[in-house]
Amino acid sequence: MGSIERRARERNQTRDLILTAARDIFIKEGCDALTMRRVADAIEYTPAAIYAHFKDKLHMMIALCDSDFGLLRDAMGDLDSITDPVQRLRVSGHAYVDFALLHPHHYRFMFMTPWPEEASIEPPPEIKKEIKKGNPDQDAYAFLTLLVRDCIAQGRFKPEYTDVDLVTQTCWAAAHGAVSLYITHGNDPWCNFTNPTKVARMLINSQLDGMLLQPDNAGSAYGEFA
Amino acid sequence: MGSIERRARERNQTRDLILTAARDIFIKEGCDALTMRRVADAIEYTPAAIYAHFKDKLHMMIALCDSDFGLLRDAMGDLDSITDPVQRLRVSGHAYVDFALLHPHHYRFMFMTPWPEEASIEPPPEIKKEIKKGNPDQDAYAFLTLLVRDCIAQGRFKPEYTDVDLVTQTCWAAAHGAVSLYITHGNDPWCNFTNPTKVARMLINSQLDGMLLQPDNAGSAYGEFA
DNA sequence: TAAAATACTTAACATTGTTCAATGAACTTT
DNA sequence: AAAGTTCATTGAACAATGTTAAGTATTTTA
Repeated sequence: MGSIERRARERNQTRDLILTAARDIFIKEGCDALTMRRVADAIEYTPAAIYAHFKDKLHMMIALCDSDFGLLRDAMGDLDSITDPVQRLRVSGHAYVDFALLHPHHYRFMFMTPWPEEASIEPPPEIKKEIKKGNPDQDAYAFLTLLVRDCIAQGRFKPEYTDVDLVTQTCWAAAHGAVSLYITHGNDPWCNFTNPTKVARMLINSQLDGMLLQPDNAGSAYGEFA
Repeated sequence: MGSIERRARERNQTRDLILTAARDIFIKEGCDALTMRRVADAIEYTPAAIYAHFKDKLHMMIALCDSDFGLLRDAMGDLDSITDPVQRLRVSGHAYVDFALLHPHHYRFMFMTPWPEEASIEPPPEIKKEIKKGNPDQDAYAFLTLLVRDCIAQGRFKPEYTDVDLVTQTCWAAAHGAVSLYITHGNDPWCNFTNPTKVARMLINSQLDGMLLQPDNAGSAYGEFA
């Protein structure tokens, strides 16, 4: 009677096998190198076998990044020790950037590639509890919204910057801009894009300073330009 | 003897024919819809015929965007009337954003897609003079550098913001961030990304304000939040 | 008029994602 | 224990992609 559970366990094992092989290729060689046949070869299966575990190549990749993006939440999670909401916003931006630069392929796929409408993530029920609720990017957006809301609620921003959605998107765009620019153009010879972290921190800090009602000098205090 | 010239002219005519058909598909349906066979069908040629005019699909697309991106330079060109360097920088950023949002597919291909190393643009000599010198993105970068250099030279920025390359990349990242975020996530249901222009102007203005030694209130004066 | 160059076509090849009938092993039922 | 069922996996194909090599007219040159 317990055999049905064992079957499910085995099923998840090969599912993870697929995912691990795919992740390996993805991280080492990027999105283009990740083909169904290469994944199948790596685990000594047939390409068609993958379709018993994932509807699509797209959904395979979503499952891949989805599990890895728990790390983004973790990276942005230990902000509770920071009481000042502006500083929380600042540091969360920096954490976001650090994460993106650490996992450029993931970031490209998750935040720089358009997905079809139907690509909502619905993991198989067996492992549903392992996965954070909702899309990671959606969650990140909601999380950022809370931070921004706090800053506005405490009257830290100039009156031009009191639309929560607008400010949230602006903050996100700041972090995203530096990161994505580096990911696509970091190796172009004509712009010496030496230090993306520096650029990102500079952008986040200057933008935040520009929104503040009264400057707090926290950007330089935290030594982001080191 | 003049026939050689006529041949060259005819050759360029079909080259333009290809480019026009490709542009049509590209603008209307985006990058994925642009296949060699569809272009060939549109002009009632065979797919292979295109390879007599372009080395590659990639180079066909580069030729396409390259000619269209003269418009970006034009859009950023009439800034000479603005004497204040900070205001020039601000307005050029806005112009950049407007252009990108007007040609999202072009922008995606030019600034959000990584190209292989060898993809330097070398147009056929016949029409070389028609084309602006250098890569358009490279040119835009150089142009932006000049604007930033002016601001720094006139002592308008805080001491943290005096590295020309760094500040240039930061400014570029600000404009790019808002634009690219909207292009990939503008239609995602979970973030109500209603007005990308507003977000972009907000980001550019706040970031610029944050860098300024003394605020000039020009952002709101120009009515960017309307 | 013969030779050469040019523009294009025909027909294929390799690589991609994807599907579907068949297989065979493990499990359930009788 | 035998028969039936489920299910993970395979084998073989299909369609669409970019690309290429050989062939075919047509036009230009000698």
